[in-house]
Amino acid sequence: MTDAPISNTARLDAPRLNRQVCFALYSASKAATAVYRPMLDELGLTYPQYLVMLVLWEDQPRSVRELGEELGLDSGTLSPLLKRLEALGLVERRRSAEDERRVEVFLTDSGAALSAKSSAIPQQLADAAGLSAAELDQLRETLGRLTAALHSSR
Amino acid sequence: MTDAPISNTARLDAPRLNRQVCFALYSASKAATAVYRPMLDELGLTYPQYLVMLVLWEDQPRSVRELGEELGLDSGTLSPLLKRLEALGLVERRRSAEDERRVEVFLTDSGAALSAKSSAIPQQLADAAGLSAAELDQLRETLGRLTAALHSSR
DNA sequence: GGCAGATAAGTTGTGCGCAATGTAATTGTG
DNA sequence: CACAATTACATTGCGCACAACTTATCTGCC
Repeated sequence: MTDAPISNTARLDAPRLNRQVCFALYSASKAATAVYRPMLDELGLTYPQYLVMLVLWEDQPRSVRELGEELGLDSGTLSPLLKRLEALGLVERRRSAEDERRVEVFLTDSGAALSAKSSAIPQQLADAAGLSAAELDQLRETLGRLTAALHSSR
Repeated sequence: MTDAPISNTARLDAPRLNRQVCFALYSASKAATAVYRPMLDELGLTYPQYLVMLVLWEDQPRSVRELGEELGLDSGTLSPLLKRLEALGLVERRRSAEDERRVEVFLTDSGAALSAKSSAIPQQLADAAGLSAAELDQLRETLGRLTAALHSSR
């Protein structure tokens, strides 16, 4: 397979096609967060803050490092974001006793309760997307492979 | 098909699925710009600046409004971005004579010449994506429909 | 035990991305 | 013609996103 004259990565008009795909990715991502925005406004959250809350709603507490690994964000992004979530009274940060380098992020009662108020959002997004469940599933799968390939290329 | 008990937009575990798709979109978009970054660093450009240059390389001059419509960006983003491109000596901004509200963005010789230095980037991206041309094409098409649906839902 | 290197967070600086606002020019309408 | 509404662009403010750097803690190795 490695000696095929045309590789199985795109060769045919790759520049234009690829440029369109990357721009389509960039546009779709912006469009999705734009649809989230008015819904998240009612919770007082931004989209990245919502992502952090989703992780914490699943399992809690989480260290800053764990949050960063789940979401692909570094401490330069997470530290001020978590400080804002703490100022909103949704989370608490405490130094770990076992490892004083670590900071554990806990949900407050208010933070845990916010989960219920957010429950309608995913369905609203799915409706706005206008794709079938099968298409969404395939899109997710393709994007996953794309992201993995892009990461491994570095 | 429309009278099926399950609508053709996702119903089955829509929350989790949709959340995964939106996060996959967010992650893939970040991964793509991360792959662009070292290549664009050599041109002294960021990804949004590169997008503006791509538009100008196609046709020139363009007003700020036209650039904004092509890229889905407003003047709050474009004004400072164009100011930085101008500081780099890649573009010039001139008030239109016919309509003094408009600002036309022109490529400088240096800005036009940069196109050649960027010619290898799209192929490098296509290689890093690790998807076949057919998959890339289908991804672009699906993302296009998704973006359109998300925009029209507002 | 002591110290070099690794690890975890935080800080700083730059550049988007977007809402809200301001200013100037143009267009539409009576 | 006058003037209200619209349009084009710029500015301000806030929150990511990330590179680079700093500080504190821990681990491995001698």
